[in-house]
Amino acid sequence: MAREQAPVSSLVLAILGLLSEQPRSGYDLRKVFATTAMGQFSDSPGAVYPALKRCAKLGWLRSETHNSGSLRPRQVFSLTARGRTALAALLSRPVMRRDLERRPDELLLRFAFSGGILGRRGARRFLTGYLREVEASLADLRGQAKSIGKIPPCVRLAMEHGIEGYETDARWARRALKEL
Amino acid sequence: MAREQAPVSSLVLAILGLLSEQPRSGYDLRKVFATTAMGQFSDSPGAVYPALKRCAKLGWLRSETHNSGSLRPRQVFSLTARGRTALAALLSRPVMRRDLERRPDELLLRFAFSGGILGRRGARRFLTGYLREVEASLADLRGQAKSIGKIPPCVRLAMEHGIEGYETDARWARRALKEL
DNA sequence: CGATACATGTAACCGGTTACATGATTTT
DNA sequence: AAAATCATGTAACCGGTTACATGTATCG
Repeated sequence: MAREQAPVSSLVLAILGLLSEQPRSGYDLRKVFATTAMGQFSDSPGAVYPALKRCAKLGWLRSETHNSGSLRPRQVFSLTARGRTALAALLSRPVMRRDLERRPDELLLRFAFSGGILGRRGARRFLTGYLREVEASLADLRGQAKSIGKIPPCVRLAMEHGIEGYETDARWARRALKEL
Repeated sequence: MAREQAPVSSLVLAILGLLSEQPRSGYDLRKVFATTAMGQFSDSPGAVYPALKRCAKLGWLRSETHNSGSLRPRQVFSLTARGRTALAALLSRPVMRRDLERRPDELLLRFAFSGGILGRRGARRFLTGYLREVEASLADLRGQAKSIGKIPPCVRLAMEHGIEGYETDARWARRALKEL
């Protein structure tokens, strides 16, 4: 009786993952997005604060207010039990080809958090799915590269970029599977 | 007196680039997005047809109508001179760090088309800028990886994925520079 | 004749971007 | 005292997603 999973943006996934590590305020989250390797996500208030509100409304987050007398109280958010369940469900989704092509960063984000939420088993399951899709895409790209006849050098180089990127992804996934 | 460049979506860039090669209908474009390595772009009619209309309104595209008597005339679009100029301006934009982090696919798309529109000089200029930003990001990521102390294995592996990806990008760019 | 591919479009929804607004606290 | 940083928020805009709507042409 699995409930349908509402589509969740990468930003929400990042927020849930970060809050699963420790409670943070909206501003804390924005700083993470602005200054760390998670710079792919928006640190703009117009994205972060509404996202936090949506998650709170879904019951995934609770907030604790500091300086409640102040006009600008600081709100610190943390994951609820339901939020943790929702995060686990999001992280457990099978790796789809579409994700690999359209939002590869989100996939790596899922992997980074899956260790803490799903454990080694979950992380390994992710990696096998990831490797499967990478290899499928690689085969596809190689096939296309062969079947196209004469193409301009820049187009050929761009395709080779894609192929080499997937090869690197596959090597990484195999190594990660050995390490875990 | 360079006019300000309106922000242009990746989809529009892809459309302009494809139409610079040959005239195509909206359906043709959708097929390209649905079946080739450009699958990162939306093949949904709700994205493609409005994008074509916007470009036509900007004077970047002209359309030729076949079967004009029919209720469903087929419209074939091609780049106007102004469209080609706009595309050249888009492809000439310097490579920004933000693009590398947020829309790497769009960068490669720009490179793929720059050969035909900007010539070898333009393609080489792109590659040097790309390499510069990749190396900067790489240094940044390595620094972060070092400065963080103990991190969970999955997080470390995810960071290594990023580093190895950039290393591959840099190798590719150096090779491409040699080849061009 | 039914299914599939061809072919174009609209409408509601959603969420990210940009810009603006507000005010407290800390640093120089 | 001014500037920077901390901290939260709103509103307009834009464009992609999804779903729906419509009709033709081709093939088995």
